[in-house]
Amino acid sequence: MTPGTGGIRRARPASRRRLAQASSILHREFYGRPTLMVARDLMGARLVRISNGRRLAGLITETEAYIGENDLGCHATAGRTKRTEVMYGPPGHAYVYFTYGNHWMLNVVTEREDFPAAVLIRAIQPVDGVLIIARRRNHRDTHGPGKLTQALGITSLENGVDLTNSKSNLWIEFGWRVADSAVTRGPRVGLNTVPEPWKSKPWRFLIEGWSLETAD
DNA sequence: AGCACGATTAACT
DNA sequence: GTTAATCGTGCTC
Repeated sequence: MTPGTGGIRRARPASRRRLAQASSILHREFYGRPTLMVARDLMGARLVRISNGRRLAGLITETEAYIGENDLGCHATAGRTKRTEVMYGPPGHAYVYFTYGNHWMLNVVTEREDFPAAVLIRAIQPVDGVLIIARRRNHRDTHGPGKLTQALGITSLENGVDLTNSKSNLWIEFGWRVADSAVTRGPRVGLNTVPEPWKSKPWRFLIEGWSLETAD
């Protein structure tokens, strides 16, 4: 902006520090635990995305656990491939994959290195940048794994990024503590051709009162 | 090199 | 309730 033009002053980009409440970013130790525990504890956590210098965030309201090569619903049942490689890496990284020819899915890698497991983030409730999110979603909701990635602008570019610091423009912070009485469990969604017992494992978690339109 | 399918969504009837 | 959209991945040939 040249002086004296009387133009509109563009807001100074917010500092990284302001965008990230640094102390509240979930550490690698949070992710390096049993996957079901991580999936449960992500209820109410804040998923944060920096997009064009703007902070977008939503409270996580629904997750699913995918645990190891023996879990026939988990991509890692195919073994260590180019696609599943991230799941074999250290916890706290993003595993992003594409499905149905249209949609990106965001997972967080859990457990110890070399044990392939992850938690699929299935729904968020927007809390920061809600106008931007609403516009990206054409004013439709963000309850659905493909919907929230669209809302936050998450694609294969985010596959493998470290979620435990603010450098990647994608991370998760402590959010609301959700009581056990408010957490519902059920079978995972969309595993139509997956055999039992994996198909019916109650490894889906959701906050009661949210995402109910997709509850079983 | 070709093929079947999918951790889904939106727009239909 | 039904279905098209749309393409990366892993498997088969």
